[in-house]
Amino acid sequence: MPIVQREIHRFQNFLVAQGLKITNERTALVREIFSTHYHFDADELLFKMKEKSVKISRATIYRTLELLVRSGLVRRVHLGEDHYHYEYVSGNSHHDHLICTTCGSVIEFHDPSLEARQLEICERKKFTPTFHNLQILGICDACRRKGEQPASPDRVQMITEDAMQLRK
Amino acid sequence: MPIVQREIHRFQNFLVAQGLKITNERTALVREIFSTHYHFDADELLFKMKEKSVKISRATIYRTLELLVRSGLVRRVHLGEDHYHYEYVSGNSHHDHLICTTCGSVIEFHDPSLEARQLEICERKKFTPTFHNLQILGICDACRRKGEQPASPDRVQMITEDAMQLRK
DNA sequence: TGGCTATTTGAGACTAAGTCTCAGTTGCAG
DNA sequence: CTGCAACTGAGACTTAGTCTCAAATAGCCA
Ligand SMILES: [Mn+2]
Ligand SMILES: [Mn+2]
Ligand SMILES: [Zn+2]
Ligand SMILES: [Zn+2]
Repeated sequence: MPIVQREIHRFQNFLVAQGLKITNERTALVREIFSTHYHFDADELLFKMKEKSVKISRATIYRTLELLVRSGLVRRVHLGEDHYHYEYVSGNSHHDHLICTTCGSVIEFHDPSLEARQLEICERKKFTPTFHNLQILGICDACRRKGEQPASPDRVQMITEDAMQLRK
Repeated sequence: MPIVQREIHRFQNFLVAQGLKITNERTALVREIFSTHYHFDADELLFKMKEKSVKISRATIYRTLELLVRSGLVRRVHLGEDHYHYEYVSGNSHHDHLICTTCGSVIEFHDPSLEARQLEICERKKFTPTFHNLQILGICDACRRKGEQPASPDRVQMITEDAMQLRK
């Protein structure tokens, strides 16, 4: 069975287990999300569905994203912009993000020793962590070679948004 | 000279250096910010100034906060809520945050070996970091003793907001 | 000590992202 | 099939923040 189908099934199992219904809208959305899996935001999703002439309202997009997050199949993340992004997380693999403030590109990484160190800090502070959120902003290799200079932190947000616009 | 006065001077130097003006509104705001220094948001600041019957508009609050961030005296941070928080950073001391999803309390920490590990990761990915943002969400010691259970990640945002409301 | 002018301010319109409401529709258990 | 709880879409609403523009003011210069 192709991966997309399997993940759709997982989501449907979740729905049934919660006493929720399997609707055409939900299935169309998760098919889209699981097939293109990368970082996206609600507006992009709305737009893509419109492109494919699948009629789905903004309210349903947001409501389904919430369900997907609850089901554990999708994660909601900050990527240095003023709105949330979402990402399909196959097999629970946690990772954090390097975000280029010039071109908007996102590099994923997972570093067990970084995670371990975080746990040590929590232990020292008698804090029981549930999850965390780490973004490192800066300049990617490609942009650095092109001679881009690091932005000062205050300008980063603005620039990142410009970069994201450009990518579209 | 008291610390507050010295920091006010620093900000005023910044203004003059940038060809900007030292106004009553700006001085009143930075006095407030530098004297109570902890995490706050724009609305809290607006409210505090109203309490003290210092008339300052929302626009000016946001505009002055932007200047403070540009000057390096104040940092804008995410604390797991849907809006920004700000904090007065005396002497450039970088730190990250542990945030209790039950009571909303914030624990600051600085860990050189964690920072070093982040730099190693960037190096490996040929990424030139400018700054980063790390929040660890979970349960603080006090709340854990009271028998609070960790929230599932999806509920954390909502709960954190409730906790923040309660604190006010 | 004014006067001049670029900068700043405040009121409120506007925007972006997301939530909520409610009337009409649909999935699905019995 | 039928009934009804769950769901959807349209659009009103909210929140956080930005923008506009006319009136006010800081501070340079005579
Ligand atoms: Mn990712
Ligand atoms: Mn802090
Ligand atoms: Zn780049
Ligand atoms: Zn707590």
